[in-house]
Amino acid sequence: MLKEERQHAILNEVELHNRVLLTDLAEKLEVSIDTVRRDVKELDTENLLVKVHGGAVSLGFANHSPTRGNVYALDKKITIANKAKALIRENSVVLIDGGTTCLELARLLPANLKLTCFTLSLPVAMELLNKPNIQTIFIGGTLSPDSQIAMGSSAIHALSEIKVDYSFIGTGYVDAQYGLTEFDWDVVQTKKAVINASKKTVLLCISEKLNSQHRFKTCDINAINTMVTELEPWDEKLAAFKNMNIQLL
Amino acid sequence: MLKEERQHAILNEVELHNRVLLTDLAEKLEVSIDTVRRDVKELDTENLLVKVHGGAVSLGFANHSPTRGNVYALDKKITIANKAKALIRENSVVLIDGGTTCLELARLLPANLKLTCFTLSLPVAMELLNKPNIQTIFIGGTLSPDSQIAMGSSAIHALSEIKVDYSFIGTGYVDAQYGLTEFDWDVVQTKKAVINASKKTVLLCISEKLNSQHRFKTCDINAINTMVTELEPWDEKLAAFKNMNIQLL
DNA sequence: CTTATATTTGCAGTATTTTGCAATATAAGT
DNA sequence: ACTTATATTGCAAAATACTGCAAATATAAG
Repeated sequence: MLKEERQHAILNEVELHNRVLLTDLAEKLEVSIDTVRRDVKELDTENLLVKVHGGAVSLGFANHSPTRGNVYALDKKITIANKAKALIRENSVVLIDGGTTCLELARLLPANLKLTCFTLSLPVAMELLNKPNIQTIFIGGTLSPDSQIAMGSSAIHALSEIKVDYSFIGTGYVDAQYGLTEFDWDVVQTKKAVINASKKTVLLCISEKLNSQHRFKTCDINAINTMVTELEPWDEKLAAFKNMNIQLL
Repeated sequence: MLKEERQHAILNEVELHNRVLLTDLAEKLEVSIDTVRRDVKELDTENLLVKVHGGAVSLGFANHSPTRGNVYALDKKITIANKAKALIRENSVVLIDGGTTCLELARLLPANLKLTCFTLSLPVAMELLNKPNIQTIFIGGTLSPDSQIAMGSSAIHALSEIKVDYSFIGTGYVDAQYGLTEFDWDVVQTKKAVINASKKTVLLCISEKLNSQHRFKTCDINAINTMVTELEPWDEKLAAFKNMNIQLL
C-alpha cells in the first residue's frame, strides 16, 4: 500500500467521523501504530487535520480556521468579538480588518443581520460570504502572503473613496502613550487609510498587546473611538487608557 | 513497445485507479522497473501525474486539499488546467477568473514560477497565496455569494486600468455560433471587462458546455484567442470551432 | 545498404526512504 | 502519587530510488 493512499484513507476517515483513534486506524489499515502516527503527524503539519493525544480530529471539529490558523487565545478573541458585535446596528456600513480577532468578529455576526461590509482580508471575506444578509465588498490590492490582506496603493486609493460608519481594526502593538504601532510599514499605511475611511474606529485588542510598541506608528490612541479588550473596564491594565478620550469595552 | 505508447498506458492506469505501484506497472507492461521508473519520472516533470515513493498518483489524488469539496468532472478540469498552464511564461502578467476549472489552474501552478497574477475570485486568491513566487493582486468589488468573485462597477473600473498578457476565463455556456453566454447579467459585464483588460484571452471549458446557450451574451467566439478543453483537437465535438479564428488545445 | 551516432533499456552497486520494534519519556486518568 | 496510555527517539531490516555503464535498439548520414 502506498503512503499517499494510506494518508488519503486517514483523511477520509477523519472527515467522515470527525475524530479517529490512532489504534483504530492502525488496525483498519493493517500497519503499525508508529506508521499511522507518522502519517498523522505529516498531515497535521500540512494542516489537513489536527493531531490530538491518541488520535486526530478534522479541521472543522477542532474549531480551526480554514486558513492556517493559530488559535492562540481564541477564547479571549471570541469575548472581544462578542463585545464588538454589540456596536453594530442593522443596515449600517462597516469595515472589518484582517487578523484573527477581526476574523472571529466576522464569524460571529448573526445570519439575519442586514449589513454592508467592506473588508481587506481574504479570510474575513470568505467568512462573510456565508452570511446571506451581508453585502460584502472587497477592497482590492496587492495581497500580502502572510497577513492575507490587500495592501498597496490601489487598496489605499480604494479606501479613500469610501466612508463607513464603523471600522473594526486590529493592531500589532498598542501603548497609551505611543499609540498603535506595527512591525511593517505597508501595514501602517493601509491601516491609516482605513481609519481615514471611517466615521468611527474600533480597536480590537487582546490584553497581551497592551503597553507594547514597535517601530512604525499607525496613529495616536485618540484617533481610536473605542477600544475593546477581553478585560473588565476597571482592570488596572487599562488604567493608562482611562483618561484618554476613548470608550473602553 | 514504444516509449510513447508505454507512457500513455501509464497515464491511463493512473487516471483510472488514481494510484499505481511501479512494480505492477513493470509487470503489466513487461519492462524492467527501471524503465517504468524513468517513464514515471518524465511524466512527473511534465506534471501529468505525481510520482511518489513506490508508485505514482493522479494529480487530483495528490492535491488533497480540504478546501476543495466535491468538484464535478474534476479529472477533466485538471486536464484542462494542465494544458492551460503550458501557455504561461515566466515573469508574465496573467489574470485568473473564478470557477472550479480556473481554480484548478491556480492550484496547479508550480511553486517556483515567478508571476504577477490578478484575480477576482476569492478561492483563487487563497490558492495563489500559497505560491511563494507569485505576486497576487485582488481586483476589489462587490462579492457575489455564490460565485465568490468580485463584480460590480468598482471591479469593472479596476479592470479598466490594467492590461494583462493572458487572462484565463470560464464561461457558463459556449456555442460556436452564439459565442459565450451566461445566466447572470452582472457576470457578463464583469467578464466583458476582463476580456478588455487582456491582450489574449484563454477560455477554459469542459466539453459538456460546448454547444449550449443562455440568455446574456459575453462575447463572440472570435473574441477568444485560445479555447482549452479536455478533448483531443481532432474530436468531432470541436468541429464547429475548427474554422473559427481560434487556437484549440 | 552500411556505418556512425544517439537514444533507450536493463543491470549492478550504492544511496535513500520507509517501516516496525524496543527503550525511554511524556501525558492523562484515577 | 501511581498506573496506564500515548509519544518520542534511535536503530536495523526491507523496500525503493539513484548512478554509471554496457548492450540493444533506433535514427541519421553517407
